[in-house]
Amino acid sequence: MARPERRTVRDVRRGNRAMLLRMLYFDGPASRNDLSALTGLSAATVSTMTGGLLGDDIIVEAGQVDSDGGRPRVLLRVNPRYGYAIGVDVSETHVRVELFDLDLNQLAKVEYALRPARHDPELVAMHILAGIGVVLSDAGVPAERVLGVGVGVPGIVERGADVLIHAKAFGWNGVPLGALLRAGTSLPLHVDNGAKAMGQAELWFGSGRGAANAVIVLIGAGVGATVVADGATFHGVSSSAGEWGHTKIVAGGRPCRCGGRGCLEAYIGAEAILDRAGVSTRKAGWQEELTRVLASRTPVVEETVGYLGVGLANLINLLNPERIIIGGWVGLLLGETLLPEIRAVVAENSLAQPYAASSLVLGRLGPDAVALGAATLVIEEFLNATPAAGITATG
Amino acid sequence: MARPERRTVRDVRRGNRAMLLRMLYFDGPASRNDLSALTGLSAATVSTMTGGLLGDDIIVEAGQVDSDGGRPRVLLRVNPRYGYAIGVDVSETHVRVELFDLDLNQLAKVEYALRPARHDPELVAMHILAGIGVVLSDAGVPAERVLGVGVGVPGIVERGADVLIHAKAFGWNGVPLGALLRAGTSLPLHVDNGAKAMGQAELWFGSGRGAANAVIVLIGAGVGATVVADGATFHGVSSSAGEWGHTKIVAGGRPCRCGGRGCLEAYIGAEAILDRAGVSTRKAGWQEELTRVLASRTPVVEETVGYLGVGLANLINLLNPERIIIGGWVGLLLGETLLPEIRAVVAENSLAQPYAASSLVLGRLGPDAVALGAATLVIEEFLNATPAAGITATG
DNA sequence: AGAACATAATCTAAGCATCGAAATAAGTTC
DNA sequence: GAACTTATTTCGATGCTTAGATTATGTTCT
Repeated sequence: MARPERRTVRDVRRGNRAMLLRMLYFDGPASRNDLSALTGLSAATVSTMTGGLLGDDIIVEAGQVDSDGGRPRVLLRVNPRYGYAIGVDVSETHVRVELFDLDLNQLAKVEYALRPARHDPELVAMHILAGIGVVLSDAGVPAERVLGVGVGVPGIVERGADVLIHAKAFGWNGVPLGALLRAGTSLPLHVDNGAKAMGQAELWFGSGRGAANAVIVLIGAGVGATVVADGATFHGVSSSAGEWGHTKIVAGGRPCRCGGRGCLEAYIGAEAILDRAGVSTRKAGWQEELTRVLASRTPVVEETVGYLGVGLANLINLLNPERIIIGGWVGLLLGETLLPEIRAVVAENSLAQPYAASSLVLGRLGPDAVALGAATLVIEEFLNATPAAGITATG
Repeated sequence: MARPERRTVRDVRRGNRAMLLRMLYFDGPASRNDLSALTGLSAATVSTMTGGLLGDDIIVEAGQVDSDGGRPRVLLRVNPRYGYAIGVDVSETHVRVELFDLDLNQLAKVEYALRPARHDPELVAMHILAGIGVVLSDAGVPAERVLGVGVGVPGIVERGADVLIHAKAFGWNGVPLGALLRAGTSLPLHVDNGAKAMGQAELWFGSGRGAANAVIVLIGAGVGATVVADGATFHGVSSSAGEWGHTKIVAGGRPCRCGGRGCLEAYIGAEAILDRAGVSTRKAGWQEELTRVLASRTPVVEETVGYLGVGLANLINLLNPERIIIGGWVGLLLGETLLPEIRAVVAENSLAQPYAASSLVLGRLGPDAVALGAATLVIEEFLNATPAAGITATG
């Protein structure tokens, strides 16, 4: 309850500056005048504030709009080269490191394959650190200009004094990835669950734009969700919120790799679908197999839609979001052809009012946006704490 | 995303004043000096601010602590008689109206029985309006001193231009209770779901104290949940969040009165338990019957614990709360004797990390705290917007 | 009882942020 | 080239928090 947050007059400036910056970042170029109208701040304040931001090189002028009889407005925008963000995608099969400018244009990229059984934390950390060096030298960006490194990992990310990672599929149980990386770089680190990172990307730039209450579900080999409440990603007390895949939709049902029974993931995860369709999951090529299964329209497909619909309906009933976004490669495959059927099942299994208030759409960023999502963690910090970012609690 | 909220220097004062008031309200009497230490505000600011609050009669002096060599501290506290709050509990069997002072001491109370089939919106509104008059005159409180009326109703409360209520059990479908009441009183109105209101009471004064991330589940005839995220009750986009009872835990399972199948409520709601135990639910005396069923330890009891545990585990996995509080008369009955068994099932069905981060406890306020909870809606508004409350969006 | 001491609360001048109004800049139109 | 329009900057006023000095109100020691 009581959250002692004293406000002093300087916080006002900080807050307003951050607000202006956010607005310029998300709502494209705008003139000082536009900003004044959008924020409600007086023209005078906007003027001095943008003066400061221009002086710090954080924003730049970006042409001007033609006038129809008056001084033309000068457009302002965030300087995409003010700083850079690195996004890292740690998955079961690879470590991918990507370098972005502030506009999140990809400037460089490097990928290291992980052999199925090799998931030493040290090896992963080495790949990440090496990757950081590679992308920076490839793009010719000096390390000092990097605002931070975002890392998206599978499993549960436990925030505390140290960042601990629990990923059953990796055999990781309390791996201090933060500490391992800090030993090799002094860049600010932001470690989070990959699904959550990607969810934020979808929220910022994909199908989630403008939604304050949304859920982004990610269906691949694993199944997770990003819950967005009042504009902010919801983390829970130990930042493991969003483990939608292991909520039970069939009490006492199919065994799941988590050890439980009847988990959603045990019905709609990639492996689960193939399993139920009688396809071996030993060999590679899941994606092709799954495509074939979906095209075949066996009863398994209809069942899968049924379980997915129930899972989504549960989210609608419990959280009353205005938008649900389906992502992940399995999710996108399912959605491409079966969205109407999914919607029908959701309608059937959710209450009328919250159903009517929600819309169900597919993600727009494709299934490989984890590194991009990880980079948004860095941008978020940048937008919140412009003046001399410094140390972050996350790293 | 972009939430244009300009801050001016006066907002600082408003915010700090509200913070001081919250602190005095929740953390009992405190001296100016304590407040300075707790909030981080300078002693000077605390002094001028409390001066204003004292002048407005919102806070009062409350004795002083003995000194051990120095000027003794004067304690300050919220003036319980500064204003009053009315809480209304609209349930399937009655309309109850209660009057509270700011400390939420009950000053007066009146109850109107509802006959099973009589749930005219007009009748309910009449009872509420009559009740307001009765409690005020009983306690001798003039209407001008009432800060507002909180109303807890079953079903879904849809906030918009008008407050619309959808309650299947009542046969209410889009009932504009707000408008009906506004026709009879000019007091500020706050209508919300009764379970959510009670959840807030439990959060403020019961087992939820101090928890920023919690879920309060209410199990009675219906089943609902209050989700608290970062200290604030979560409402969702059309304020119907929390319909936990109609999340599915057995895809394709038992039919539920909502028309769906496999809802949690169809297993652990009062009627569902009795039904499954083969007890008629036609007659009154559910509570006695249920007590007997629970004592009998039939397999139905164990099953019920199983379903409840799965439902709770789902909340833990998805939301990662630090505390889950079980309330409602059925919930309290179950918890009284079966809490260890419930905990065991929850442990079995939730992931290790989020389970370890959470605690499962019983509510402390008893099953009849809906009116109290409704009154907290009024207090909340009072604490947020001290200076001249005026019109509220809720009413 | 009175002086010395200790702590709480208030007062005062200074710094910082926003704001409205006036002034200035930079175009278009007649 | 003068008149007009609109954008941006400058300037003085207002209001808020703060640090430090001052005042208030106790206890304790002699």
